[in-house]
Amino acid sequence: MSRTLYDVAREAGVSTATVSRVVHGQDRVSPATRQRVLEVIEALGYVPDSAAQSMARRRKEVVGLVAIEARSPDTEVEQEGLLFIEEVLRGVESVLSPLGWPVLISVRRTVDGGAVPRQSDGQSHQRQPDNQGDLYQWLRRMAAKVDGLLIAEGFEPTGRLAELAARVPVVLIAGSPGLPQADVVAADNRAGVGDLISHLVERHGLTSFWYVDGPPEAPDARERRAAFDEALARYPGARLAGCSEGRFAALSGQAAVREVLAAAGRPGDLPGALVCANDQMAIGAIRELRSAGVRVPADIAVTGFDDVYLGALLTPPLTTVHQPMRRLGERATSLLLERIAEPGLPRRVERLPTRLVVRESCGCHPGDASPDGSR
Amino acid sequence: MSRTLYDVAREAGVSTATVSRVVHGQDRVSPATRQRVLEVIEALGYVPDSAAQSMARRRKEVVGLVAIEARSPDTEVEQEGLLFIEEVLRGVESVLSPLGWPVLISVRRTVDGGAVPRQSDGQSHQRQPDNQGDLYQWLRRMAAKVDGLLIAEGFEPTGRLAELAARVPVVLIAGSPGLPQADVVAADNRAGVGDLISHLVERHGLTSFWYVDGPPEAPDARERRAAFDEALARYPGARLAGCSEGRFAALSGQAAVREVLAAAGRPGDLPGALVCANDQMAIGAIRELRSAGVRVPADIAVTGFDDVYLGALLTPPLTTVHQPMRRLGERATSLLLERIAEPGLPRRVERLPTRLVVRESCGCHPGDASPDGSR
DNA sequence: CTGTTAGCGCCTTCAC
DNA sequence: GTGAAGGCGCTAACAG
Repeated sequence: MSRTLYDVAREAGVSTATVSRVVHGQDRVSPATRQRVLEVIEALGYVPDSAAQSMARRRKEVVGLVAIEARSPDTEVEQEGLLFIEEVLRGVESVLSPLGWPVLISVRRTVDGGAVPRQSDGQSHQRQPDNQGDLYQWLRRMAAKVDGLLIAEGFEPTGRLAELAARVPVVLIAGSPGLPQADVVAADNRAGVGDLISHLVERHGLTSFWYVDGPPEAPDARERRAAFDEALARYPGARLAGCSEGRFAALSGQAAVREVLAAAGRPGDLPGALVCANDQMAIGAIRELRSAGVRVPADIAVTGFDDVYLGALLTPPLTTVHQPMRRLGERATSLLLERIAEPGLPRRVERLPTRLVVRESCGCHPGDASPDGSR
Repeated sequence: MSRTLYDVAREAGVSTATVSRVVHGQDRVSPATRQRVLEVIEALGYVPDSAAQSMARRRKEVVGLVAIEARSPDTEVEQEGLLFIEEVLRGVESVLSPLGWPVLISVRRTVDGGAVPRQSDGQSHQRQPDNQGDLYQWLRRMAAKVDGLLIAEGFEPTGRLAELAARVPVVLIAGSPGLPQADVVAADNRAGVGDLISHLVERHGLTSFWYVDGPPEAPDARERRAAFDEALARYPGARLAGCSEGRFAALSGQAAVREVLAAAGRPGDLPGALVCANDQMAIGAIRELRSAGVRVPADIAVTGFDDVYLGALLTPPLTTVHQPMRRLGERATSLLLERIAEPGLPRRVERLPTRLVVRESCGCHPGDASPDGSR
């Protein structure tokens, strides 16, 4: 079946060392020998076994990308738009592909609203499929297969993560800079949310806000929430009408709207704006509001965060904060490669700028003048 | 740094075999021993090295997904929608993730309009980055890292591919069933195109068609083209006004439109319909037509193939043929797993049904009665 | 139940 | 310029 270095060596009448040299284009081989070996390689269709290579040379030339994603299994908005992780993957791929390094990817999906299932104590029945196992176990197994790990979405900087980061180069994407061992690349959530709130207050005179939060485990969600509170505090007239805890999925947006509607006795009591921690939830919210007969933005403004492509196509088009997801992937990958090459590097944190994208769901009109809501 | 089986064995005062047994949850270990070993494992933070495991047990528990994709690098429609390969990946992931198997993915992007770069003879400078190397070399290297390979888009069944398929389980996604060694999962292109043409002719009385073809290397493109010719032949009044060779990217659609416009002296001479081999090109075409002041569908009908989500959001919404991309990925992965488990399996070819999706770019109106164009 | 012992396929000094 | 030989870390018989 699959040919080995030995087969080639024997066939070419040389030693395995020589074949190895030829395979790696090294110098000290006579042209004649090289030629002969190459012919045999071609004839036999020899391809070095990557596992053996990794083992002998102690590296795998593969980076891993893992993510936890909350999306509803089917019939959902999240099926349709281009989401966070896909965009990040594109960025990752674009820097790896010129090197010929593939990406090992594994995504854990959680059902909207549910938490990641855990085992009380993972050890029995180890033959069970991995999804039954512990989250951290899954991470470790991924880590064991790669030279470095990109971790996106939904991880908090626990001690276990730190432990992992101590063993293998790790870069957190959109994570919070909590670990001393792991680099971080994230969007500037604070500035983004700040710009957004400024816009809503200063431009639209809104004062009553309902916040739709992301899952508490997501550092991104926490940062945005904190930035929101902080921004609100800057405006004495502004107040928090209420808030819902979502899970970054469209369904959460819909659920939040039901809460909002229930909280407001009469339609007139609606908060001025529904500020969602990401676009998916905003999309779900708009959908739900419309089907409840509430007009957006006339009755209530709705905003998102991320700037998923789909948002521009909604009715009304979604006002949101642009996050450079593609670039997050690119930068994270670059940092990871650097760290793989030089593990001793000091920890780095990179904040990528966000940009307020004013469309219509906040109450602006297409023709409005400069949407300058930046500070 | 990273602990080995030996470290654990020594520390626990047992043999490596015992540790291995514990790690794999095997039976013949006394509870006491097991307990002790587990404690040591935990204390040392031991994680088995995957390369060593793959090597010893002769399998990697990873499947690969490779694709060649034609898309323009930036500022393009293809950045925005959820495209073929992303959808396929979701399907793949969804069947692998319960098993805990990750996916190794590598995509070769080609610039729109350009062919895949090749080397006359790949052997010098082996240290060069992979993207300089030969396409087939890239495939082989991917194959060396996985237990089985999913190959999507843009590959024709050459002898070299056959050679590869003989060494490692391969499933072709949306490929043509040309190889005796590789399974194939593909959409029923023939029926899809047939339905579409029937609709255009019977419902809209169109008789003059311009076809925008995909790249000749893509089996999918060839099948659709053949089906198109065949369908046209069924209608005596219908004729081919012209055709363009595209590369499945939006830019190709735009280019095709310029050809069409040039070919038609006056606006009145436009063909009745522009039938595109995929949605991306149709999207590019519609965009270009609009900017040229040609009305779709009033002046010319435009259709696509795939049913990318973005198509529904266009103005006008795109009439197209739905291809179950997600399911293609799922089915392909299932077949691959089966073949990995049992390499001797006979070759299988699966055709997944397509569905005509009638929207407005063909000339139908939202309120139109049953869009039944099926045969 | 537990330990011993060969490899798995390749890389890499170290001699020649 | 080329070869010999010892691992890399783990698994899987085969003995006890």
